[in-house]
Amino acid sequence: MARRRTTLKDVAREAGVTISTVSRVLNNKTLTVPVTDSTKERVFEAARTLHYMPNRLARGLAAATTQVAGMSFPMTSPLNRADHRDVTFLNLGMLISGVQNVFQASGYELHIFNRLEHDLNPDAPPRRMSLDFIDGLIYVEPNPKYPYFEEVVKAGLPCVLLGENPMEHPVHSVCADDFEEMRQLVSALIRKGHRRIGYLLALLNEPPMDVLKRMEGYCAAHRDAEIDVDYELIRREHVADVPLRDSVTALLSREPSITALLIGRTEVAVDVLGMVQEAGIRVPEDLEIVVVGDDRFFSATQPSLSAMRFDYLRIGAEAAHLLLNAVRGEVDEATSISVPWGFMERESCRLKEFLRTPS
Amino acid sequence: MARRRTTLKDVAREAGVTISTVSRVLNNKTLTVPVTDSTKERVFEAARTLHYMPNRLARGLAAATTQVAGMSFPMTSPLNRADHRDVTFLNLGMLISGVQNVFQASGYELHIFNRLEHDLNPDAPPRRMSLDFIDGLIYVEPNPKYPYFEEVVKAGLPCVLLGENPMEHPVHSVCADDFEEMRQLVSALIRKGHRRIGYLLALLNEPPMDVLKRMEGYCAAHRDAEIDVDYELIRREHVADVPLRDSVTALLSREPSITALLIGRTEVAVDVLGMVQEAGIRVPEDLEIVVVGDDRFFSATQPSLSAMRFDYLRIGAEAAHLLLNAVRGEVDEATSISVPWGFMERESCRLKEFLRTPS
DNA sequence: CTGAAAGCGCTTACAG
DNA sequence: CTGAAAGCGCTTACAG
Repeated sequence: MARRRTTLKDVAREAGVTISTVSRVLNNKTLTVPVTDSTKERVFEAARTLHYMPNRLARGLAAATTQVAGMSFPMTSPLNRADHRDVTFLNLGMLISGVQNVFQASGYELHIFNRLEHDLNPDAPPRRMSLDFIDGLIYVEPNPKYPYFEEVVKAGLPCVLLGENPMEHPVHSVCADDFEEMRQLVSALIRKGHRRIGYLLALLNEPPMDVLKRMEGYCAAHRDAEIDVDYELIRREHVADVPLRDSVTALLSREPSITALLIGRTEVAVDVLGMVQEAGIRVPEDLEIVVVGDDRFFSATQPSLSAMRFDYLRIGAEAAHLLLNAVRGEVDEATSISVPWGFMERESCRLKEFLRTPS
Repeated sequence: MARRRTTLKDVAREAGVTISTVSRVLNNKTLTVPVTDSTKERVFEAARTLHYMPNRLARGLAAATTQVAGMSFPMTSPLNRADHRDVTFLNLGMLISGVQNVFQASGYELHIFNRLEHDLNPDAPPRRMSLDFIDGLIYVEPNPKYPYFEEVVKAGLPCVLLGENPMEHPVHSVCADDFEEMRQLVSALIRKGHRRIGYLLALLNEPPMDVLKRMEGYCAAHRDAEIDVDYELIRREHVADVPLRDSVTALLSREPSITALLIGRTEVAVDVLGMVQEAGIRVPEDLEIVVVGDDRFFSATQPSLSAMRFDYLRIGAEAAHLLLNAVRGEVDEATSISVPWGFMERESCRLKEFLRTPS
């Protein structure tokens, strides 16, 4: 039943050589340290018949590398509510695929960690993952205040942050250049002829950096075209005491009327579309709509909603490459990579020909 | 920068004792092997000032246990489409929470593995996770034909399967008793007075076991109440050449009319509700609807949809407990645990008072 | 080309 | 109560 697992020693005995030799041929060190073809054969043969699988713990301990990389993000909400993190989940598959494709090609294995929320019990010591099992970590952290990541970085583990870096500490990171991307988007709308572009901001309690950057991009595009920004067109959605409907109504009643609308949060896009149409405004004839952030339901609305999509597959791949380089020590300073948005052209706004193709 | 990590040896030197002693007090072996309070203090003190963290690789190698358990399921689709696995994703958070709550209480760490699809390249050797890093594995596998799990079980690693066991090999498993649960549900409908209960089956290419069991449960409930089953009321949804609409139409036009409808697949529930209402049938006045499987959108439909919910939080917890017992060798034979469904009562069907409360 | 040996950082009987 | 020592299963200079 629980028969002892075959070790290097077993293989060595079977092949009539030393474990040093077995280790060498099984690890392809045979390039730097030459080995006779015949012994190589014997070793492979022995390993095969004995179903040898190296013990990764021992290997990791001796070689100081596990060939495993980690990826951490919150998969569960503090209240165990299934829908809490759905926004994250929706694109998680793409992100993981992007990462794993790269890792697999490099012989790396991916372990995923659920970063626990401690909101329920802030006094509890933060659960930590054992960093010994991994050579590096990709860290996805929507909450910039979460303290654990900084510890990980300081511990000297190669890390790549997905998103804006909220820390003092320099660290590799991959994210979109929200300023530039929004500027491009708004510029394209202006090139198409729009002069009155409403912008429904996704401001919750505190404005996160990326939203501020987008807002600046919105303004920069106007400045580029020498159009004065009407700040009344930038409406904060979901302010404490202002319901969404009021924000939308205010935006729609502003004169001269807006001809284009940017919706900054995917979750409210369908609702907003409904409110617009209830107000007797035709989309896209009277008003073109672009959502900043894509959702699988946007192709099913009436009309379907055009959206800026974050290319999670590519983001994941870039992060994985960056991490692998960091693990190999091939990159010294903290680098940050910017992945452009993609435009999902649907019925609510045709814009492709006005967008500059990325260089 | 890359300063050497502090090891047991460092702590021992600092505390003026041997590494044996340090190991003992830090691992609370002090119950079986007594240690003076004063040396205990010195050791703790030294460990604290040196920020000692045990190397888990070394510990794992020496102790033959890593205090880490794994959980594996497909998070990515073969085509990297974000929406492919959304059904899984939707409840993943609950499942993970259930597992992790239990693990955490036992000092176990959870590593999550994305089981890769090999549909894209079936010739590629299956990517395998290194079993050396984990003491046990919870395996979630929607595809009963996937061969890898059997290897894992044979390798002697303690395993718990989430779902039906498709293998010959006996293995611990946690799932719902689909036969009994469906029987209870239909019995409740019958107790409420329904005699004509439509059942839209979720049959894709091949009928999976759980759907067959549910169908038997449906029939058993009728038998219990001495009602003849009208097999025309059991419609296969989404058969190759029969569109959903036709199945629904056929179901609704069957005489005498159905007064209750079971929808077997969450994905089509909203569509079916729409078709029913287009046909001029009022829900729930003319027709009560229950979906087998819950979805976060069901509370937003008009009327909101009642549903049987799989209790993923509890399923996860049961699986974790079972795995922990298996790791400890406290459970010998393959046990399978059945977790009951829960009823989410909403507007489309009031049924709570007719359901037997679980004993 | 191959082997003997030290070492990775721990745990755990076994002595004392 | 504490220590010396063997061992977990590997890797990797260092000899030969």
